[in-house]
Amino acid sequence: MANNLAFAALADPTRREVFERLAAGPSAVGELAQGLPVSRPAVSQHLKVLKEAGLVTDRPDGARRVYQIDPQGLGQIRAWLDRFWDTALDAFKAEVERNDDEEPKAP
Amino acid sequence: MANNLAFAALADPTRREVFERLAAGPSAVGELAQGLPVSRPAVSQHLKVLKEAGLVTDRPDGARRVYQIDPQGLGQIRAWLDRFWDTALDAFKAEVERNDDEEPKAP
DNA sequence: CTCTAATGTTAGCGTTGGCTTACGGTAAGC
DNA sequence: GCTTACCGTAAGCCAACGCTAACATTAGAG
Repeated sequence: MANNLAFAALADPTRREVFERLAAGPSAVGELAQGLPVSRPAVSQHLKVLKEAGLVTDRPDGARRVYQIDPQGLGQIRAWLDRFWDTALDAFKAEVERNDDEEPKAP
Repeated sequence: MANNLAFAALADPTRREVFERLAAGPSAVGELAQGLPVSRPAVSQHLKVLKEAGLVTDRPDGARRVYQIDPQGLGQIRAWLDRFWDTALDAFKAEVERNDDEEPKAP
């Protein structure tokens, strides 16, 4: 459902980099852009996407604007992944066992 | 690192749909394309991307070609997520507590 | 009130990405 | 050998994306 936005947001390397830096602690736009190879408006746009995906939250701090991690978005991806981890692994193991039965070390 | 490919692969909705169908069990290209709103070559290209991302494996079966889930790719994403889950959540909680200290229900 | 710093927003450009159509290749059946 | 079924690949089209540059906006210092 909405995890669509979260996955799409985390697909871009630059955006993941921004997200990883925010994971270390809250930060403003200028601070983030200073350590990245892209311009400040680019970081602002990335933050907008991350915000719409429920991955970050923003809060005004004077003339600045501080962004920080929002666990909600990560939770959605984690839920999707956990729901799959079992079924996918079961199907995988079942297939491996099925092949072991069909090819039981024929001499 | 390589989880870049996995995230990019899972970003596309159609590709996630293909992946989810494969999670239910192995399948061939034609079978997958039959239940999807895109053509068969499109599914083939999606499977190529999923394969390069370490999310699926293919195995020839006569004239057909059967694809199935490869837990490796999911494991990479899961590892990335788990590594973040703690730090991100810690930073988030620390910030929440810090705000609680600064705004302790001032009358 | 003016000036400055920090940010969001828009327009435009170049690139990437997904899709279809058409083609080439391989495995089984007649 | 010929035909049929199934699949991968190449070429091309069009929408979406990421980026920069320029402008608009707001908050605080003087």
